Amino acid sequence: MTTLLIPKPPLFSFKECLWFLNRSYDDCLYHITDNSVTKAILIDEQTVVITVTEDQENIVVNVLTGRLPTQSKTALSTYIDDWFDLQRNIEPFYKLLSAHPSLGYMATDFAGLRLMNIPDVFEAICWSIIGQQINLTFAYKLKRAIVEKYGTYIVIDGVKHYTFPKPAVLALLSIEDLKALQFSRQKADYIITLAKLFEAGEISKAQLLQLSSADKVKTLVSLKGIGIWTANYVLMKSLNDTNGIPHGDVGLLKALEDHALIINRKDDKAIAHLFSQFPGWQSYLVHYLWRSLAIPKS
DNA sequence: GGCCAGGACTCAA
DNA sequence: TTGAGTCATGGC
Repeated sequence: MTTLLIPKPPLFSFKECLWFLNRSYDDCLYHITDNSVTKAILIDEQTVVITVTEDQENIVVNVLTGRLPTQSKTALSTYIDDWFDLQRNIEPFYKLLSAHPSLGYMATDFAGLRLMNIPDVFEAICWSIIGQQINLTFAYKLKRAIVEKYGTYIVIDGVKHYTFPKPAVLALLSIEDLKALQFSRQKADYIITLAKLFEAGEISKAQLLQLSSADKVKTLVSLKGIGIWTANYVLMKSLNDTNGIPHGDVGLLKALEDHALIINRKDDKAIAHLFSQFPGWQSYLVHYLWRSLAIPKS
C-alpha cells in the first residue's frame, strides 16, 4: 500500500476540516469517521481510493487500491494540497479576523479550518447548479441520485466509493434522463450542455486558471445556467481564487444577519464595507461565515 | 398549506 | 439597468 506523509502547515486543523466536510449532510462522494475521510479520486486518469488521517506532524494519505507509480504520488500530493488548500499561508487572514469586533471569535472557535475545495471544476460547477434555489438537504439528494446512476465506483470492504460522473457520460444524456432523477428541466439542460462543452474541450480548469478573477467570472457567466452566484462559487471552491464572493447567497446573507452586520438583505453597502476589510481573503470570510451557520460543535 | 431554499432566465419598460 | 414573472421540487 502506498502511504504519503504531508507535513501539516501552520494554522491547520484536520479535525476542523473534517467537521466541515461532514456537517450534517449526506454527501455521497466521501465517507467520514471521527478521524478520517475516505474518498475515490482520479489520479492520472486512474481512479484510486484514498483514506486521509493525521498523526502528530503529518497529514497521512493511504492509497487503498494498491501501489501508486512514483509520478502519480506527485499528482496525489497536489490533489491533497488543492482539496485542503494547504499551500496558503492564512496567517494574514487570521490577523484581520481576530481584529474584527463581532467575527474575531471565529479565529479561535474555527481555528485551523481551511477552505475545503472541490478540485474537479466540472463537478464543482454541476454541484453549484444542482444547489441553485433548493435547500441543501434536497441538493445532496439530487447529487447522490446522479452520482449513483452515472458515476463510477470502486468497492472497498463492501462499501462503494463513487467519483462524480464524467462529462463524456453526462453529455450523452437526454433531459428526460435527469428529470427522472427529480432534476428540473432547466437544471437537466444546463448540466448536459455543460458536459458537452467540457467533453469538447471548450472549457477546462487549466484554461480558467490562466484568467484574471474578473475574466473567470465573465467566462463562466457566459455559459447557460451559470449566473453571478454560481460563477463566484466556482472561483471560491474550485479555482482557489480568494476573490470569489457568491453575492446574494442566502446562507451568506443569513450569517451576516446573525452577526448583525447588515440591517436587511439589500444592504449592499454594509456588505461591500465588510468585504473591503478583508482584501484578498473574501472567499475565506465567506467560508467561515458558512461555517458559522452549521450546528455548533458540542 | 405556505414559505423558503447556498438562483437563473426571459421579457417588458 | 431594474423589476416582475417563471421555472420547479422538496424540507419544514
